[in-house]
Amino acid sequence: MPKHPADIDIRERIIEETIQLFATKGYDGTSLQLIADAIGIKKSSLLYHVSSKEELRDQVYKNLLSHWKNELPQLLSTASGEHDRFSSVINAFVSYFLENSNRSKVAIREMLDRPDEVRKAVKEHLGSWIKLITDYIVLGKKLGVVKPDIDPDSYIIQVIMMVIGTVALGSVISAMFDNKDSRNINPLIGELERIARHALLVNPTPKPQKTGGKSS
Amino acid sequence: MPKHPADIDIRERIIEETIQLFATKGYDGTSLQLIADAIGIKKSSLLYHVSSKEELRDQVYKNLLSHWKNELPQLLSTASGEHDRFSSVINAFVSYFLENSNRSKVAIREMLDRPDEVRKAVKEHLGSWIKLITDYIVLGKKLGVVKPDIDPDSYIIQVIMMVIGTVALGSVISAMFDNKDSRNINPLIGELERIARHALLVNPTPKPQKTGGKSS
DNA sequence: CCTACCGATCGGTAGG
DNA sequence: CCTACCGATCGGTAGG
Repeated sequence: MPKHPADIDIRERIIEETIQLFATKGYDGTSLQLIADAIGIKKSSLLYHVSSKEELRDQVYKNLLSHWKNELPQLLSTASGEHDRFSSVINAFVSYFLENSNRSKVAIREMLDRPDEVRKAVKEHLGSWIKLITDYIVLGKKLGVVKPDIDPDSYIIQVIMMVIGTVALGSVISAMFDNKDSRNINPLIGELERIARHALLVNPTPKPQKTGGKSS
Repeated sequence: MPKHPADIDIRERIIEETIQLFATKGYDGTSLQLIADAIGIKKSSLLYHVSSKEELRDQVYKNLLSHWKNELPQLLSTASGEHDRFSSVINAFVSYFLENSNRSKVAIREMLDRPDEVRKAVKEHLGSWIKLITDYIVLGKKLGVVKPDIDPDSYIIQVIMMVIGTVALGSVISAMFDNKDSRNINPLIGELERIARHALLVNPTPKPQKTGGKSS
């Protein structure tokens, strides 16, 4: 028997509110009562849909992981030109998390709360497509456009670290510089891209107007 | 009246066990009962020393912040040569967090749980000495040893992001590459240093054997 | 989706 | 540092 539209709707609402609350208050800091209140139903009604808090958590993370698995491989192929392939991959990656900062927050929280479970899930679901990037970097190394002393695997991890760190914690940590209006993480994103580019490419700042440059 | 040695001892034990538990389970996931059990006393006895869970948290973070304020300025002056000044600052910074991964874990957890409070504390206590690094980078820029397109503030934040991220989450996120034995974050540290160097310096890999190099 | 309820645990207090 | 206890809230169930 297919689900009623209302059933799908309420399940989506539950997941949505739960992600929001898990991101800001964490799993242990979020009671079922709090989630029920955010939706506007009674706690016992919430438990009719999810059966337990643990199952709710599982569904939240399954939802998030499926986003990764569906969107990320596709955005990785959104790469355009030769030099811009790098920029577009980074930008797409950043955009994905920037779109909703809850994604990186819950990811970090989960890594801290349940490292073993996340390790397993990450290995199982994300290992294969990230291999593609590694191979691409290794290829660039052989072609001489990528710096020879790079460690591709570690490089990718460090870039991921900067991305999720910036989106989740950037507005807090950038408060160290009181002169700027904090909360605006745009400068951080720009510098992150610059760092990633300079650490990867032999010629990080190409000058197209130089003689012999490919004009097309 | 001065504190008894036993008083100091028990307070240190309380802080120590609490940091450990806050790091692995978070504030909301750590009950006073759990802390008391770890120390080996009753919960009410714990409450004789700390009066409330909130006060316990404040003391834990005050303890951690004082470590920062005392050790970091001193390790920043541990810089040695001209080119190695960079490496030694980075290394000292990494070592500080690597020494006890709980430090970066609780830092990240606190940033997620109470962003406003951390923003205030960070601005108040860490803003001044981090200014020193910024100035140093700006100077290097004028001297032409630092890349001209760098954003010093954002650069420092991104390096911090990589450091605390690597120490706190590195063993989890590096599980994406199943070929390597995870948990060993040494390659991550090495690559982090390389990234930071290449993104900062005009000449990231000096060749001392070249003519005219300072041999001493 | 609700009312009514459960035992367990929460942070915290009284009193010694 | 302990025993004994408190009201409030936790995740979850019964029954409709």
